[in-house]
Amino acid sequence: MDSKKIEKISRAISDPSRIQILQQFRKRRECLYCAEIHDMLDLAQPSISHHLKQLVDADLLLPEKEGRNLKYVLNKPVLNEYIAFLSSLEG
Amino acid sequence: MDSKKIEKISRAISDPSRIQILQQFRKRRECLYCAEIHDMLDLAQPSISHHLKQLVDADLLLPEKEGRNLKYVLNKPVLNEYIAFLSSLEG
DNA sequence: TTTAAACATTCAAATGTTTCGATATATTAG
DNA sequence: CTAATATATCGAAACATTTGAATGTTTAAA
Repeated sequence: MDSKKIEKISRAISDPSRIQILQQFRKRRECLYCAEIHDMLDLAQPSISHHLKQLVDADLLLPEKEGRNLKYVLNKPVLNEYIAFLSSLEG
Repeated sequence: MDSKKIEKISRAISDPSRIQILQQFRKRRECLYCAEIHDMLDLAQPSISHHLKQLVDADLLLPEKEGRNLKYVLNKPVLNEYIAFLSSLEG
């Protein structure tokens, strides 16, 4: 994983709302629906759309269309690559 | 590790110069001198000072004064806590 | 086919970040 | 003590991010 991607992933995680979204994957290991995120974050819809875009663009979340709804799953391989990069710093 | 700290660490890592600084700890497992960072980053001295402050404030680097020089060591326990948080997302 | 629901995009305001010149502080050398 | 070196702080310019109102798009229901 190159520096540019490390930067993008880190930036994606560096926001309270986006951390809150990611934390949902601890409790529920299934997918997360856009509407559920709207319920749990006290933000306007365009803001939530923006935050989800950051996470998807960083490749941390994979979007799946389901009719007119959208659900997200955690991209574990990418998360693991990011973790591997961090571990590699320790020598 | 609480969300606020996750946010701060992520933000500290979300910059090309700061990633470059952190990557130095892969090659050399010893400490890193401020002057060495100045040599490797094509930035003015106040900018480097700023970036190092971000990393120290996020608790990723521990500063040690040595005369009029300053050296930094990687804060492995904090890095490991951050990694543990990320791992916990995978359920 | 009209209507409504779910999500995305655009735009602008507010706020935060990065960068560097100038300057300040601390430490060491002479 | 004075001069030089290493690092920090301040202030301002440039740039990026966050937020929501308004609006657009897509899909499903009636």
